[in-house]
Amino acid sequence: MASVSAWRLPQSRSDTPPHMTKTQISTTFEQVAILLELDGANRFRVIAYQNASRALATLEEDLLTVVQENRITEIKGIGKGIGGLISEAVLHGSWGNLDELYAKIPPGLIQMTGIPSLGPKRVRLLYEELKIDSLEKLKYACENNQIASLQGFGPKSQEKYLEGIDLLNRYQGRNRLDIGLAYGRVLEEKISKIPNVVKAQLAGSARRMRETIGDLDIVLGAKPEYQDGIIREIMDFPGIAEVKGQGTSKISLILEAEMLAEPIGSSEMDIALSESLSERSSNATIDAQIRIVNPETFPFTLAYFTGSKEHNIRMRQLAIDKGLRLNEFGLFSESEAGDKTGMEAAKNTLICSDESEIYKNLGMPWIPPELREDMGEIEAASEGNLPKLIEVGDLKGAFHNHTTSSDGAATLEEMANQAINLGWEYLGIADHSESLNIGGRQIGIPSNEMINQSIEIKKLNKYYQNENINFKLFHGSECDILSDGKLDYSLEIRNSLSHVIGSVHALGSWKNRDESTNTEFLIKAIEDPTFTILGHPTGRILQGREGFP
DNA sequence: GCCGTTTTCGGCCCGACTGTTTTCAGTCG
Ligand SMILES: Nc1nc2c(ncn2[C@H]2C[C@H](O)[C@@H](COP(=O)(O)OP(=O)(O)OP(=O)(O)O)O2)c(=O)[nH]1
Ligand SMILES: [Mg+2]
Ligand SMILES: [Zn+2]
Repeated sequence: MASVSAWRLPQSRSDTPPHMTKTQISTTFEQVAILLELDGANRFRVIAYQNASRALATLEEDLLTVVQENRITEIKGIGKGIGGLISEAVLHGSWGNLDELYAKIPPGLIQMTGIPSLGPKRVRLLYEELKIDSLEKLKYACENNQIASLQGFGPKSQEKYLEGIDLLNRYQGRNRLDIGLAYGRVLEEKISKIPNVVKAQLAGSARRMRETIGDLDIVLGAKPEYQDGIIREIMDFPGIAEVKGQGTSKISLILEAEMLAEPIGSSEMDIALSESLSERSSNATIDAQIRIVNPETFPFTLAYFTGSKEHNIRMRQLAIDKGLRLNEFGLFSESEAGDKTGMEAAKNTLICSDESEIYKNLGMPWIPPELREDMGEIEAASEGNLPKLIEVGDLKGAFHNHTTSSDGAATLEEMANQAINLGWEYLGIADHSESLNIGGRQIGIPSNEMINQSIEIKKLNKYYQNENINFKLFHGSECDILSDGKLDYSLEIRNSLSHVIGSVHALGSWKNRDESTNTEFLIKAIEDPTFTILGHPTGRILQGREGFP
């Protein structure tokens, strides 16, 4: 759920246009969509703001230029109304009537929609009828039996909200990809092992390899006669914190993360990953959706459950344009299906034995899950212009690696050996530089110790050469970009290195400057002749901290 | 609120599960 602390309209930080950035306007429209929903607005109007938010986020052109040249409504999904808002925000830094909407909806209502099965319609009712505008007030009302008697509510919903508030407090947010994947693979394997399961596969954002994973989505293929039994076996799993829903083809669970914390098989787990897993509260939960279908429809359901939602919508629209219809059961003729829906409609589906045949029937090659975000991949695939993605096997080495000389977990030699084991041809060492300290504790390598690392690397390189090992270490540094855009270390040291990765670490002054000032300082660093690579350019730490403007 | 080459009105992806429900809205995926 979006953080409520930043729930306000952005203010201009500049005297001249552009007064707002693409990101600021995009984020605002996302919030407006949520507020409109709580305000009971037409749902397609809500979607219009979501679409506009996406359109801005994916716009490559300079927004001010587009506005000044009166081309804003040429962007698909942006018309007169929203286009007017964008122009006003960019040119004047103001937001039309949106401030009224923000004033009208208490932020507590947004938090309330975080409770499972409590959505905008009912939150609005609770607010209008009982003046409930916070989780605390909702809890009090539930405990005092004030909800059940309300028109549109009942004893079950009141009960659910109370449980939901507890679950919300335990909810630790989305999982970073590595953690989510580890959990997901354990669940996938547990389900695969149930007798008569033909196939179980992790789908959703985990299969698309997104940076963070909201929940675990699993497609399960099994013959109809076994499905009930399989569902019962899953419901008997230990560690189910809550059953959000259980039907004949879909179950929604909240799982104790502990249930999935066991590493898979005997393969040794990444040290950092196992640390991350144990760092998470033992109290943590993770949601799981399991979709159960007949083995023949597996490819369609896998494609559907892999998403993204936006990609699915485009795929379905594309099918309609071709006189077909697509759902999670098949791809079939619109006219033949008529009024039928769901599995009935898909009775005479085109036979597709895997995902690539679905895409083929829609005039495209198979699209890798990593690209399925409606970010241009449908157009690229239709025109035969899909990029060839870089695979793990394509990697020959990496330049940004730390060792125990700064804050790494492994020594230089351990790092090198592991790289050789991976079949890499080189490894660039780039430990933190001198000025990096955390609360006074020295992290980076002091200037006078850089020579030691240099000697050790030369020694190892000589050894690889003598032993005819096709591997080389490069001695670099992850050099701090200081607040004035200068690079850490003396010019002499930097000149002696094979590569200098410039990174901003002490965010302090960067946070309080605007985008263009920060960019100027970054450019200054980049223009230094010793500079090679810009490290983590946004300063963001996933689920840790925001980046700088 | 946006969109359109059968369009300026009437669609906008489509389905599972629940219980607020007795024929369907809300929520979620
Ligand atoms: N056609 C269609 N498919 C949807 C819709 N919502 C979700 N899906 C499909 C695509 C999603 O990737 C998949 C799983 O839903 P999730 O809500 O878990 O989304 P996803 O896993 O992509 O992201 P997450 O990290 O879990 O937030 O279900 C929808 O509104 N329409
Ligand atoms: Mg998901
Ligand atoms: Zn760094």
